[in-house]
Amino acid sequence: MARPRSFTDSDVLDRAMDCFWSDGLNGTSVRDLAEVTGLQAPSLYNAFGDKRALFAAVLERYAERFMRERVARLEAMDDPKAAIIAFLDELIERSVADPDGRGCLLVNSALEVAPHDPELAVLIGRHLDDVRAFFERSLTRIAAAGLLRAEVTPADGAAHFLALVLAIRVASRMRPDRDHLTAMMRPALTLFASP
Amino acid sequence: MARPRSFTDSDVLDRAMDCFWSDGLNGTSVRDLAEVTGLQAPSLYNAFGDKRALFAAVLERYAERFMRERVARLEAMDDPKAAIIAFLDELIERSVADPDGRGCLLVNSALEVAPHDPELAVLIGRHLDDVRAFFERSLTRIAAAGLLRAEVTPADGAAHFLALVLAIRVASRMRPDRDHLTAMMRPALTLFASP
DNA sequence: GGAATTTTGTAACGACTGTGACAAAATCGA
DNA sequence: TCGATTTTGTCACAGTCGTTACAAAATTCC
Repeated sequence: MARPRSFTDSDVLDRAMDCFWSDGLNGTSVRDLAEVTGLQAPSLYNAFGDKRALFAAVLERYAERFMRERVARLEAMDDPKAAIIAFLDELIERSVADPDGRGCLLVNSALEVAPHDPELAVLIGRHLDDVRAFFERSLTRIAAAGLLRAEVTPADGAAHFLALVLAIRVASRMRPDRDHLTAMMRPALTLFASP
Repeated sequence: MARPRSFTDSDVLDRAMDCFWSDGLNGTSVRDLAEVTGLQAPSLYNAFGDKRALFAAVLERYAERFMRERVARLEAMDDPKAAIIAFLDELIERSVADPDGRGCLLVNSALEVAPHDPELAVLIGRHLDDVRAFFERSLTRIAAAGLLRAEVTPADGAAHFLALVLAIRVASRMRPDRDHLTAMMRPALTLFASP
């Protein structure tokens, strides 16, 4: 019927993700995207719309690959307390292992684009709230087992752990020091009651 | 000897701060700066060097006006625990009162420019470490009074509270909700031992 | 008042930005 | 093989970017 495309959407999104991830939305030009994807600008516009729409698609794919996957994998664990700790440990390991200090695309975008783009802000906020909800579900199970300190509600604890996620991602972009990142997180472990 | 300047450095820095604060380094053009300061580009270049140098000067002034001032004022309090709590409360109040959701210039810059500019990264990191040091001094005094939980060292607690500062500033840029920001902070109060 | 010196305003440079017009190329069904 | 349809590559648009050359204006010292 017509000429088929020479590329796969997911491949293009993954390549574009690299650019947006390290340089942000405004720091990445359409020509950068064309170079890294091997496509020309008109092909990108034909397939995804404009640059912002491509960015939104990349955000969605990022959340799927790096957030929902992790949440699903860790929530399948038997021990919700171990799941929370594993989440943060994994975050720190990723942060110190990232040579270019790219941090988290969602957190980066929360600062760069969310204040000037309410629509993308909602998108980003929803993905981050998924993480918060994971913490809340886990903490509810922990509280039910009597392993959460009584002064702390699961909702407050979840907001607190999400805050640590944001902070670790910010701090790691400036100084990816494992000791520092671990120290940030360590006091939060006292929220768990001794058995 | 020569023609005098028609402006004061500090005035120009304050005006430029507004731009960099809400739009970032890359989001602010030299023409924006010229418009908001009432100067022409050559005057800015003559007085401060290039755009990046002006940005660095603005960072320094911001740290002086909004960080060191607050640290000095709160550290003069008698009660170090109240000082820490007041710091966070003040942060939240500023965040929810900020209509444009500009957050903190230092935190914004930590994500935007630090990864691509090691020199500015050191500058920003130093200012943020001043805040961490304030927390550590306060927590040391609190620990000496026996009001810090034994499992937490002042160094860890300081990193933890700095993390909350970063997180509150990030979260507030996306959703300046007082309840949410307060919930993030509340569990950290359990680090203080009951008297 | 004249000379020296610094700050101004005007204008422009080359490079880059996101986006779209347009025609050539490639594939499918007939 | 032909026509229909979509993708592709080339090119260019109008605008903005950071920066600077250059000359006019303004001030102080002599």
